[in-house]
Amino acid sequence: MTSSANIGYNLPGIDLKDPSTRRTAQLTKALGHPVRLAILKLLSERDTCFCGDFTEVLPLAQSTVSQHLKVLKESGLITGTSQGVRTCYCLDSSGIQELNQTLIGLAGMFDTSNLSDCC
Amino acid sequence: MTSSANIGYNLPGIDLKDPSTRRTAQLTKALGHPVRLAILKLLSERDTCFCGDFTEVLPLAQSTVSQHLKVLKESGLITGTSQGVRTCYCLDSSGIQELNQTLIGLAGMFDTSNLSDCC
DNA sequence: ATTTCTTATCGTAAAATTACGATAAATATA
DNA sequence: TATATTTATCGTAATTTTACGATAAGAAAT
Repeated sequence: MTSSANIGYNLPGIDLKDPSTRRTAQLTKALGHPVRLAILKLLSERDTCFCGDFTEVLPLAQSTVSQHLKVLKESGLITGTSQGVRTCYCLDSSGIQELNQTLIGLAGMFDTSNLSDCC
Repeated sequence: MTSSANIGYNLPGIDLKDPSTRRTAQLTKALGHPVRLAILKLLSERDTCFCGDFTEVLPLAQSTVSQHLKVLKESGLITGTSQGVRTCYCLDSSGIQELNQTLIGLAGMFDTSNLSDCC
């Protein structure tokens, strides 16, 4: 009911520069590729970091995987920590929490109960 | 057979060709732009279709808005129905339901309780 | 029939994404 | 020290996305 409940677009005029909107777009965009979804799923299925070789799991060049990892890192969803000659990748708990809240918020935004399908 | 020979498409939980993974990527990718989030937000805030002029609400050219609407339509999230000289846009209830389930599923995928932040 | 209004599509350009191989940097090991 | 291993980064090419103006298609009004 408060203005914080609906994330900021009230007619007339929509603020495309709203940081929370841009952040939501960044997070969902990061999810918007099968390879990145696969990486996140792999990490989520483990109870510890993944310090193995992603190229043994994904049919892509090492540099390509590294680019996708970079996208996920820059969006705050994973961390990469050097462990000797390897790098261990984990889900970033704070970023994942933010993502979860964002996803729940988006799901709640579309209240199917009042979808009238009027047209 | 080496581990890399059978890798890529049929490891447990990771199948880049999996239609549901591709669908999830398509849906989240559709959300991954501030303008499209704004359009969806605008539609979700109404209990009826929007038959007005999007260019009065969005600081973009008409053709650009039309392109974003096309992306949302092709992803199954909205419908556009001709009403005389205008087109009325609604959330697509089945697509939105699918989206909501997908978002909830993604949020549930990342169980924060076992994020150990080990690295 | 003609004009007006709305919106999709076309054509185009700039920017971003995706993918790869090659290379460099960092670390472990011989 | 020298060598091997791992991963980020560079350079590049192909594709996609994003945005705009111009135009076409369709419907309503004159």
